[in-house]
Amino acid sequence: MRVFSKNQLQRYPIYLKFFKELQAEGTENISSPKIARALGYSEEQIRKDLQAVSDSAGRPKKGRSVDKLIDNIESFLGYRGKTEAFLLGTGHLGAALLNYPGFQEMGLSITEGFDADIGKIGKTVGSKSVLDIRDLPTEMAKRHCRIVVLTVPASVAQKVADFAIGCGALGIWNFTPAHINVPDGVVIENVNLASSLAVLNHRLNEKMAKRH
Amino acid sequence: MRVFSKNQLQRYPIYLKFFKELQAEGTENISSPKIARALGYSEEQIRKDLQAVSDSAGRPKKGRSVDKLIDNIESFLGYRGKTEAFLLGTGHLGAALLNYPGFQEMGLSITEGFDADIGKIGKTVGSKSVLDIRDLPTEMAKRHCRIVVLTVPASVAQKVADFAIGCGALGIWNFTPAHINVPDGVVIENVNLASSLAVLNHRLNEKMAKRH
DNA sequence: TAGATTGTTAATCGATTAACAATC
DNA sequence: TAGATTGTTAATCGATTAACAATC
Repeated sequence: MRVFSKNQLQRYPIYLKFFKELQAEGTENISSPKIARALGYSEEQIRKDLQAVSDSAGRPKKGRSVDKLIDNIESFLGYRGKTEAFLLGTGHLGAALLNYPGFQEMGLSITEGFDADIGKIGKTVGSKSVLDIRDLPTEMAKRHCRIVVLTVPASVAQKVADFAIGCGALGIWNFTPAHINVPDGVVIENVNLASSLAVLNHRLNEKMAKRH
Repeated sequence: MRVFSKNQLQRYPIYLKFFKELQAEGTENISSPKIARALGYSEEQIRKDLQAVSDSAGRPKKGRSVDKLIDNIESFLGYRGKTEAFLLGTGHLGAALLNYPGFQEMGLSITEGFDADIGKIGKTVGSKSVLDIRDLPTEMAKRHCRIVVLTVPASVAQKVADFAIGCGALGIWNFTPAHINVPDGVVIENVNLASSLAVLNHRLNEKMAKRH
């Protein structure tokens, strides 16, 4: 099977968003040079990316069908299916994610929040109920949930992750700044704000230095 | 000057976090093979990364001084300075970021929120006041603010980004799912949840496929 | 037809990994 | 001393870019 690099995988949702805008405007076909201009990638890269997930060929002079592209990318990304996830840690960030409507159209449905704070358990956040973290084993068994969204304090992140893995979690979407070690067979994806800020800051400082 | 790749830059905050944990435990020296085992990188890569930001050499058999490493990385990442930023869009995610205390120790201080919603203007979120987005030009001029955190709805993201750039913003930390075009001289860093989820989902599906 | 765009194959580029002498 | 670890130089690997014939 073809392997997809992390960078490449990250580009597909960006293509998809752009194609949906085109669709909304009524554009029927789109060529790679045009995509390249709009998104700032090279046209060769775009061709390779789209070929990798397309079930049909592009047409010289016309490009590719926007509808088909959307179809293909949505299927590839799994937006057509429905994956359930639990969110662990209903602090500010956790609550924001529970309130975020965008996950639905990505095929991800965060069905429940979990917390250790007695003051939060039983409440509702973003129309999702907050359960006791101690109920995680039974809830994970009941639902067919493979993914947990980790928004607990960094100090307990590894411990909670281990607990979730023990309950059967196979994918961990880690929003904490903690580095999490996971066993083979478990996938971890980090949304690390410190890392992101490091890139922004450094690029900014480069520009400033160049200016003087 | 040495160039730092995006991947490399993203690793430094992860090193830093690990070294601070070591420091808290009282560990004085750390070697790259040990870091490699803890964080899952190769030891050669770690040596290169640390050499690139260190002002002193490591010592065979001992490794490097944890204190010095923390010093060097914090200086490199700009955690010792103080950068001001404005946050645009005080919805759920924006509010979560205004409430997040971690940015302070990264040298970033989000001093104000801005919104177009009359119901939010004048309120306080995370002890930061929410101002009218129309006051952005005067506020940006008053403060020496180069960075804006973009947490507005995707539908207005490009428009608000353009507006902020017009007010003098040089760095945009984009938390919206929108693709933002910026002119030369402006740096954009995207925190794209859809991209992150795409990676998680795909890696997860790979594992599942391998299992059967 | 002419020419824009495709898909494929080869070249380049850059990052990671391997090898190894130097050294505390 | 012996050996773990360093820093450097070379090899490998993979992704991006370039080149170009095929084609609608």
